[in-house]
Amino acid sequence: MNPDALRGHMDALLLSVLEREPLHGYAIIEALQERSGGALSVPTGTVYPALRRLERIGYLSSEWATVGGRRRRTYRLTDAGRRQLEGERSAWREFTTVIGSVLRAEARASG
Amino acid sequence: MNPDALRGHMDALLLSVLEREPLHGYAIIEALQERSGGALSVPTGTVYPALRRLERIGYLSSEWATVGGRRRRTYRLTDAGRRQLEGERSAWREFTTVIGSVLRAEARASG
DNA sequence: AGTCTACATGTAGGCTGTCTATATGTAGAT
DNA sequence: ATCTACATATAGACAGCCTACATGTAGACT
Repeated sequence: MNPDALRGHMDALLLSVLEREPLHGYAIIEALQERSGGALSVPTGTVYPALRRLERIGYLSSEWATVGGRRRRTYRLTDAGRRQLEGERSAWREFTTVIGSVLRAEARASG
Repeated sequence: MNPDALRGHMDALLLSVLEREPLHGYAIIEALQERSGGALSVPTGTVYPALRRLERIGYLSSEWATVGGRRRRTYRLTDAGRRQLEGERSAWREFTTVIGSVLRAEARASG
């Protein structure tokens, strides 16, 4: 998966993965991998800064916990984050429609 | 359309628009707008450098023409460009499948 | 003559988000 | 001791899309 392709879609992925339940960074990375059938291996250097950014702009909140002697920062969707996720989903649909319409133009135009 | 979302997909758009016939930069911008139903307004500062980049790596070739007193640089797909376009199309399908599977995970999981 | 719009190409520099590489530390298995 | 898995974090590189600007022709309108 070309890293550049992820640009601008990372937020949607992270918010989506947090929709059902709060998760900490490491678990988010695993969840992304699972849900994508192994196709998404997002490095920690991408995820942790992105989570902090999303918290800073108010889509996520976080709190520390210690489980099995290890420190975790658990992120949770805020109300604004939930609304943003809806926006991200419709933006995604529009995006795929628009790009798809250009990429498939040739297949349609046969004359 | 969020500019960042286009990242890494610009090449596919440009190659796709040139599949049927050679076009010059300005016409490419118009073609993108038409085919996307008006949703894609790609600025010249994006398109012209991108076309040069694609020519540099061998996916496009170009030649100058003068039409109605105006200079045009007409771009055409090379064989490598045509192969690349096929690759871009399958990468696009994989991309939408992967991201879509993550974004739609919640809708599926109802229990 | 001057102004406006459409046509047409191009570059410099900014912005920003993703990545690589590195650092730090716990826990448990060998 | 060493390895792997778990867990978080930052610095700096990289790259591509964008804004803003520069340049020029053609034709319409005033």
